[in-house]
Amino acid sequence: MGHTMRDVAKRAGVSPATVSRVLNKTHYISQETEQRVLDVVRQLSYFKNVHARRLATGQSDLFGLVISEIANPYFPEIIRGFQAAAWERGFDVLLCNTEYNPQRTRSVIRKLIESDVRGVAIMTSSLERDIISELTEAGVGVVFCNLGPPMTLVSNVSIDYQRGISQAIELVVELGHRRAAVIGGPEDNHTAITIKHALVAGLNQRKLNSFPVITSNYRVDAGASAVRTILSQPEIPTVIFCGSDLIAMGAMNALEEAGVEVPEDVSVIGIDDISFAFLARPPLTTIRVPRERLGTIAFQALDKMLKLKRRKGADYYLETELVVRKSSAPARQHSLRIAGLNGVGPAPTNA
Amino acid sequence: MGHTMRDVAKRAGVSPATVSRVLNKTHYISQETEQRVLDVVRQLSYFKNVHARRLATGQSDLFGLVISEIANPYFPEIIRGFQAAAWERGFDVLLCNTEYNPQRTRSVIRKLIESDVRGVAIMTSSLERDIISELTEAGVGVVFCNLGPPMTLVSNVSIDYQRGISQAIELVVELGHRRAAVIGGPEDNHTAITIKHALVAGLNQRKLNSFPVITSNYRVDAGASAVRTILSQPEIPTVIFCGSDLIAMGAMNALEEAGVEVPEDVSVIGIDDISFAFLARPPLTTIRVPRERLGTIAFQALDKMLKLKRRKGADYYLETELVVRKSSAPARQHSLRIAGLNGVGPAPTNA
DNA sequence: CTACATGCGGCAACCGATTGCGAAAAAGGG
DNA sequence: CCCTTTTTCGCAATCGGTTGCCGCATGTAG
Repeated sequence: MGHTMRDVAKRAGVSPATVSRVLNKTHYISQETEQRVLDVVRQLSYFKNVHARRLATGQSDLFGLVISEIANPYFPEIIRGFQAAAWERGFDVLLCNTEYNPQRTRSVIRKLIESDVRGVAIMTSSLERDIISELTEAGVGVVFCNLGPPMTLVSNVSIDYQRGISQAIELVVELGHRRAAVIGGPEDNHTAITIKHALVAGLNQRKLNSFPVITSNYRVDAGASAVRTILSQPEIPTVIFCGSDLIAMGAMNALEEAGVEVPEDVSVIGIDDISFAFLARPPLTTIRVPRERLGTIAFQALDKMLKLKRRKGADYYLETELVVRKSSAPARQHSLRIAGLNGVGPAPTNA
Repeated sequence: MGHTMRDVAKRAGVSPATVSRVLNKTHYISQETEQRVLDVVRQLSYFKNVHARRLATGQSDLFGLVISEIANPYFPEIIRGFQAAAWERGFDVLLCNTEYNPQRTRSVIRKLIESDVRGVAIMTSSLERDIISELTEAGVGVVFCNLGPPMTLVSNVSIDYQRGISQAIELVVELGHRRAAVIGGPEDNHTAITIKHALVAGLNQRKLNSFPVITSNYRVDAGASAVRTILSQPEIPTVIFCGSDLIAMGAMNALEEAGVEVPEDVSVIGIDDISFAFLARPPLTTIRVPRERLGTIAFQALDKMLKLKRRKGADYYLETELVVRKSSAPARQHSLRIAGLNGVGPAPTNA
């Protein structure tokens, strides 16, 4: 189909080597020849074959980006940041989703290695340790989010949830809340656990004796069912901290269905600040994590590390901050009677 | 880094050719030899070099998927459908976003060609005609959404908005609405124009004398500003059709801010049924387009077409359907007085 | 026992670009 | 005008698989 470098060379009356050198600017070439080659390239609308290039140089210009699920609104900004940074430097990115499936994660990683990527950013927080070594042994750089310390060929960017969480708790205290509940993310997720710990620690410190933490997954319906569990209990919190905005939105929905008003009856606070958080009704008060920047940093971390002789990984930090919107308000003074709760019925007690 | 096929061959006491044949099952090989080779492959944890493979066979196992913007909730499901279908058949996909920039679109396509993709699905509706030929001339298959008729190497999957729109209009008529407004998508977008035409045609047919169509882009704030324009007019519609769910959500937000209640005062109907439509408050009545299926079909179209001798493209159809939720309700009987509209002030008349 | 089909597997020529080495041409010096 | 230096460019090997063609070995038939 496409023309080859030899075609160009012949038509321009030079050798293939010269064409290569012109295209890569890797050698002294006279102005005149260069122009001639460039003209022919344009005439033939010649594209160089990246696969052949890779084979010859032993370097691909690919990076991998592993996420959980494309439909999860947590990821798009990360992707965008990563991709933008990569493209800017002339690299392409292979996007892979694990669908929360370890099996699939493994095969995805394998595919990435086969593709000879230079590095991969793993933005899912649930993954098994030995996968890393498979990557590093193949010489590809790795960057994680909120995982262990950096080492050779692996960097880490940690999100400091502490700050945002502190701000949120302070806000809640100022608003006079006394009883807080926590709906956390899945237990197999490092980040979710980190957040949960920070949350309960902060809550305890401020004596907001919290209810038992409810664990959920990252789907909206999980937030809803968690809320039903909460409402079925004798005492009801005045504020609910959610492990993600998705959970929070599901929670708000369930709350409304049960006739509980947000924020008048109970405040809801999320984490992430996904793009829909401000479109929620009421607009969601949440802890923003700078996701686009996370993507950018992840790429830069890889790029930088791979340029190093010793390929020593580094650690990067990202701050979070509280974004106050309408889902948080002063605590209700009088105990809440739940209209129509009996209509909803007690939630089934699930383990 | 990784081992080569020759390493495997040597260690297994066979020729590289044999290794290749074992791995590709392309030739009779004795059970015994096959097993021996496979064992060595495992021992060395050998990965075959896809770039070399591509070079030798002249075939990559890549497909391209071009979208506008990863953060736009319209696309994730398409991506998922496409990727799933591709992976199932052992192909990888290169995801590219144009960021609504023609310049960038062009360079993205070029990159795809350079990568030797077998085919690309172009899911953005704004694009210039000559880009297609660039693709087909390079021998890569193309599939569009809602563009021209199929031809050699280019297929098309058209979304039949008609059905969903008819259902929506019927609903609105039954609910007693008389005055409808339309906030359409951007003018440079084929799909947006198609939708707009179908909408006004249907509206006129039912004598829902509609207001002048307002054109917006696909961002939420566009919906909001369009609503302000609508509210600044002497007469106010009882139902607003929006060119996308994003616009609809922006519109609902602006409506609420202006003290207009949805659906009591005005109904709002969107298009797409993005995942957040049902989390909106009120949950959005919208016309669902089967996006995951769109992605799947797009891939299958490519795959099928490329297997054909004549590489003749085909046409595929996808139905839409109305999803009734809470943002639509019976029309208000009495004319609406807008509380605090003066506070909002008349919208600036923009051309 | 010779002749021929069949099963297995090796040889070597690619695929298209890169690059070390060296040569031809142009420029500079004596 | 000859010799050295510099500029400019070509030769050919190489990257790692793939595959057409051929040869050897064993099996089967005449």
